[in-house]
Amino acid sequence: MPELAEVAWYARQWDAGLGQRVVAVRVREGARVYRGADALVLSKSLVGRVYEGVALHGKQMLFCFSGGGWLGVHLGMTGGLESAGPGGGGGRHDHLEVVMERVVLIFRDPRMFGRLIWEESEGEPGWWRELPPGVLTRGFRVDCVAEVLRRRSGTPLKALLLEQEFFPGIGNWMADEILWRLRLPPAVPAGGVDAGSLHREVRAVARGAMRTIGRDWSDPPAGWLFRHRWRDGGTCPRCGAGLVRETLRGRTACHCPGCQAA
DNA sequence: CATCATGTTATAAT
DNA sequence: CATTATAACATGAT
Repeated sequence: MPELAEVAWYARQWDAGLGQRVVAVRVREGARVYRGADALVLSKSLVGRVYEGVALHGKQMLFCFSGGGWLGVHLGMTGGLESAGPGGGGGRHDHLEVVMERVVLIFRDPRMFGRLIWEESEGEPGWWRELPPGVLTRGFRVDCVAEVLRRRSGTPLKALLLEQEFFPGIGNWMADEILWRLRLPPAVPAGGVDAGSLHREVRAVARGAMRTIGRDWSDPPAGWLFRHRWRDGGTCPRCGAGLVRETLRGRTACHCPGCQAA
């Protein structure tokens, strides 16, 4: 389920290994998550390094190890991170297990849409530095949002919100939540949307998710669409109308036909 | 057994 | 070239 806040929560799970040295590494060679990295090189190179910290950017994570070792992690659709006591890991879908001095850091991903990147360099990897401004940073500005809405005026707003190039970290449920707060249907053309409102709601939803899911995996505040959108039969927490689920651009979109009229 | 899934990307079609 | 649709990826949940 990893969107921005879920990613943040997962990253914190590896805090258990902060300051510890890598004793051994187990990798599932050939797993699809290694399509962007050499599993053997990673396993050999990581040993002996100290886990120093993690940086987050949208759905991307960058774990920093001593001596200029950078582990990039994307959780895809079903990826997750956890820490376990010594002897932990070994699960069917545990593709990377980093054995630290006192804990084992685990990356698991049943569907393997996630990916790992390993790079050794003095500074942060180039791909990391080229990421667009995060939606909760000062670089995410109203005029940039306005520019995107203008350039992509014909694109359905829902589809635009899912583009990581413009709204990094926003995923399917957050996009639906933002549209619901704006009282706009998913298919509304981006061109007619007010940039200021969109900018505000994107940040409000991201911040709210970080304060709940990102903090302790608790549900977002009562009254959010989040709690009602997952299955058929849900009702709008604002007006009580039955929620509609339909496919837009290959993804499920859930909206309230009452509040979010065309 | 059939359908669907909180993501991304390659390819085909328009 | 720009945009959109579709399939693919691999597995688990319903």
